[in-house]
Amino acid sequence: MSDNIRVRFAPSPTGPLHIGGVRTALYNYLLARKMGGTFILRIEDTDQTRYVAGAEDYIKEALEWFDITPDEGPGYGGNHGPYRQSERKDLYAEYVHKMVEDGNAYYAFDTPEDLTKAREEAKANGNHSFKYNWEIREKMRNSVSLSAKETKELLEANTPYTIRLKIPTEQTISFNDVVRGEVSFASYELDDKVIMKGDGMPTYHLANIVDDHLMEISHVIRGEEWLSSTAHHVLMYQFMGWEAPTFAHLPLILNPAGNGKLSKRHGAKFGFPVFPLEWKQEEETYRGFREDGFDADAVMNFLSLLGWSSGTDQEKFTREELIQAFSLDNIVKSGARFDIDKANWFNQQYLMEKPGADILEILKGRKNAEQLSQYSDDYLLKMIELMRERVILFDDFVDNGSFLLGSPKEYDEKTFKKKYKNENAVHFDAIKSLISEQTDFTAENLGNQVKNYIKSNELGFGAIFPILRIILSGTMKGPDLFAMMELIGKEEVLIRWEAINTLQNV
RNA sequence: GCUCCGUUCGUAUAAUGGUAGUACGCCUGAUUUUCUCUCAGGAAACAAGAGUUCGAUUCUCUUACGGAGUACCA
Repeated sequence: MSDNIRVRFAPSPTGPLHIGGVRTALYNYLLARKMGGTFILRIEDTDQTRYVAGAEDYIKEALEWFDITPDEGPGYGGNHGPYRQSERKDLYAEYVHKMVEDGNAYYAFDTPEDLTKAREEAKANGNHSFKYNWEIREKMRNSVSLSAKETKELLEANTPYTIRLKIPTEQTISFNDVVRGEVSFASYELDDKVIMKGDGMPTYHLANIVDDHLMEISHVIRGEEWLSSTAHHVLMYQFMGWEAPTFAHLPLILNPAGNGKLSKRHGAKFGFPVFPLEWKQEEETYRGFREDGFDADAVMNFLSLLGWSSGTDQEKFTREELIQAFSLDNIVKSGARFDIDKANWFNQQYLMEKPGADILEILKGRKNAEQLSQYSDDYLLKMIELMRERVILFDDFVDNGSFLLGSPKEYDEKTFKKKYKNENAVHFDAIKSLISEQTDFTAENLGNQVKNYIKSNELGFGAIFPILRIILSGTMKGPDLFAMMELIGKEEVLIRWEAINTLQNV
């Protein structure tokens, strides 16, 4: 095998890129980076009836969000193009015809109606699995069952046809999958797959092997749903006399219940995104990790561990660490369930460590941007430091810290009632005066002053602090009391102090 | 139905021919004025059976269960 590592991510632009697809792309990217190879994006758009506008752009935007931008691909350059299969249409004919000439493929003139009928007949006879294969080949209308003369006439009359692979009757087809070891299929179990459609476009199977060969792909890393058809692909490599790439079939990402592939349906059902970016069409909108407030690096780290492990106890990986640690050998065989709790935890961890300036920049591009624009960067950076250990998602900075961007909208009246004692009214007035006198308005000084007051008046912290917290933030959750005071400033503290009077009367 | 693949705490996973670690989640405690974060501790798993072996979670087989594929879709 060539030691020039070239891998490809080959999605079909039929809709938004699924998070499982992102993981496939990620593993391809990681192997390429680790081995000093090339990461290629190829758009598999041979089915023109399933083309969805915007899907290709979505795919690229998603990869770029994760910063796993392809080295080659449509719009990315590279000298193995074009990288859209629809633009390679003419390339495939040569190879199909070679297979036909060699007797490894044949013309099939069956109409879709003929096939439907054949399937129904088989079903009526109790045969659940109609297969267009060696058993039935002779009974259908194709260049195997028909004479050369008949075939020629049909072709000359422009009769619509497909080209099917002629699977040998008795041959064991086996290949070595990096993840699963040796996998083998008996050829008589395989069907004569269509490799060239009636519209002259190749099917996935043909386009896939031709392009992988022409693009000099060394490793095919794809989802397990392709394992079954790999035998067909291996056979085609044999027919063409080409060396097959190394295969690695990734375990599927399962829904949280574990009974099936994760799908867009599950996102709605379990209440989390299954797509990297939001996808909006006329009638459907799907949530995205980005819009939900996830950090791209956190999601990437989370995804990397869904079906792969470094073999060590390490969980948090920087991109560089991931590249260094990654190996096809450590890919897990069994399907992995999607666990949003773990994703949340990763995000929380990443947000705690992310530079404040980076967070601020992202926040300025999100839903609360306008509210933030009323404050200085200096102020917002301090707010971020106060909130960062208390958030999971980006928007939590503002959603959970709104009291740092204006007076509380509502108050925890229940706790106020429980903690407020009339006999302490005099002390709250005194503490207010004390605070208003301070010129050194730092958390440290304010804390010292108030604590000294409480001690010298033999009061409990529990009688005072909860009340101050509620009038300042409205809630019992939040950052250090005096750090909050320092941030919002003396004037604002004194304004909010008024709540102490209104809350008493609720 | 048929073919292929899989099966370690609830979840993600590690290791090992001599009974199992880590992380998330959960519970308890410490810290904190509170919520977090952090720290300490705890409960929790080798699908079942047979075989090989002194001994199997680890190797083999069978069963069960789960998943994928089974289109002129990818």
